[in-house]
Amino acid sequence: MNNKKRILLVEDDPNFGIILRDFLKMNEYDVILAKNGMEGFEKFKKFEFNLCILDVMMPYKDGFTLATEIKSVSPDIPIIFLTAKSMKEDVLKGYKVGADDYLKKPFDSDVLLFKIKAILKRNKLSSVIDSEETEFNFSSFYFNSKLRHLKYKNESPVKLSPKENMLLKLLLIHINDLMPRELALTRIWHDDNYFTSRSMDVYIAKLRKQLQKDSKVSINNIHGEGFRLIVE
Amino acid sequence: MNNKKRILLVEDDPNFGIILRDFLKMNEYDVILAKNGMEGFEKFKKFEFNLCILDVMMPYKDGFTLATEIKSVSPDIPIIFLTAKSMKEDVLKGYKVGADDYLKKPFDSDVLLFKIKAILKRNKLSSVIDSEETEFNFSSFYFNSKLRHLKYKNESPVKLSPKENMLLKLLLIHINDLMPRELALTRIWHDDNYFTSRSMDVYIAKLRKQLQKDSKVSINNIHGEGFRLIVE
DNA sequence: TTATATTGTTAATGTTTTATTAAATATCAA
DNA sequence: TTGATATTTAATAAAACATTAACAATATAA
Repeated sequence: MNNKKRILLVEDDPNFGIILRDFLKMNEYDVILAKNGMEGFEKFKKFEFNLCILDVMMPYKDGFTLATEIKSVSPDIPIIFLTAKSMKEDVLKGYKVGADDYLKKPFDSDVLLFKIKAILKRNKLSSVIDSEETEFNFSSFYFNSKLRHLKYKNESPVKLSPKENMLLKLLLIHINDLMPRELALTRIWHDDNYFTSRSMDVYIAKLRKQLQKDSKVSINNIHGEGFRLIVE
Repeated sequence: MNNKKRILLVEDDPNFGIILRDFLKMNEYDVILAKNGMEGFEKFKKFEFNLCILDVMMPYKDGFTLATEIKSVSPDIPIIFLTAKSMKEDVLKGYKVGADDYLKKPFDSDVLLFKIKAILKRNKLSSVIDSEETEFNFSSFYFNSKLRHLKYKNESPVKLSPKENMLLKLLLIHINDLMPRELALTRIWHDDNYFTSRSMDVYIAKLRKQLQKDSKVSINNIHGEGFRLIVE
């Protein structure tokens, strides 16, 4: 599974933040570092993350406030707090806003790695039973995004690759409406540059090839904006 | 309806053990106290528990050894370790034997309560996919996971090894649906790395060899996701 | 209109994941 | 202990996937 797990790290001490970010990157995580609560929340909304590591003590917006905001958007995202003082109040407050764990600074980096692994593992498993829209019917197609199957009428289902699958799902979520290019790039490719954009175009072509079985279905480009999956 | 959660508490210091037991009882938990590893394991096998709280440092049998035994019987039961020293080795060892959390003595009792609550809440989810189902009929096969027998039509049953058996059972629980690779790795191998993953592939091959007797049955791979036992 | 940026499509290239068999270890009961 | 059984590791091949390159077509702005 090549999909690196994505971590949002919010830490106001730049020295420590960069060290920690690089350490996590060395351990095969994709890390986005934000240097305060404001920036942290912006980045959280822009990209998709599997885990947040938040410093508790930060100017303007502390880690708990940020956690509350984050949980209001994504209630199930796991959060680890970094706390300088291990005061009881802090720990309890952390659990109250939905912390999955907390770590007292200074902490051992291997312990952090284990905690991250344990938490991500748990989350992956519980997501198995999470109900998420996974089946779609449109025109003469039946699409199952969990099995990555696209079925046309009575033909045997065509297997979609993970990227094809995610892209089709995003298009379907926005059916007959604009699916912004940037949305797919940040959600699926977690990056937005010339090459990922070209890659996306390749996948659009692949999907078109599948969908042309049904003349009522098409993917239109909206120049400079994105794509639109049209179903008559 | 008595739906109190049941906790196994293993603590060799009788004073502390009794205090802690009573504190937990006051907070609406059913607690069984054992005063050493031996007794702890006996009681664990005898009753059913939702959570174990184990002292690490105990004579004869330490908490880690006990945890390993317990996990070999019930791989999914959550465990909290109580450790006097918060040494790195201890913490890491704890996570390796599958700890859900650890607490450094002396600890704040409210923090313990929060941890218990958080862990039980998590586990409620994953228990949904547990199954006591022991007999399965699919296509022309009869499978008994308790006896580890797989029978095709009137042929005499084939004996399955423990791993083959668990893997087939997991596949059957998810029949015609995705059985995530990671699910099998964490539930059967309790670890998720390159080698356990290769090992799992070997077992998939073994099961395929058995199941190919029936052309209506097959195990399909969903690249990067897992496997699917398909029965027409 | 013409230059520029964006999109469409196919093919090649490189990487990761899976399949399968065999050999090496480990485990367990006699 | 040994011998049978079970599991892991190794080795290699095949497959699935993603990215990049190359070139064509199209849209937009100046």
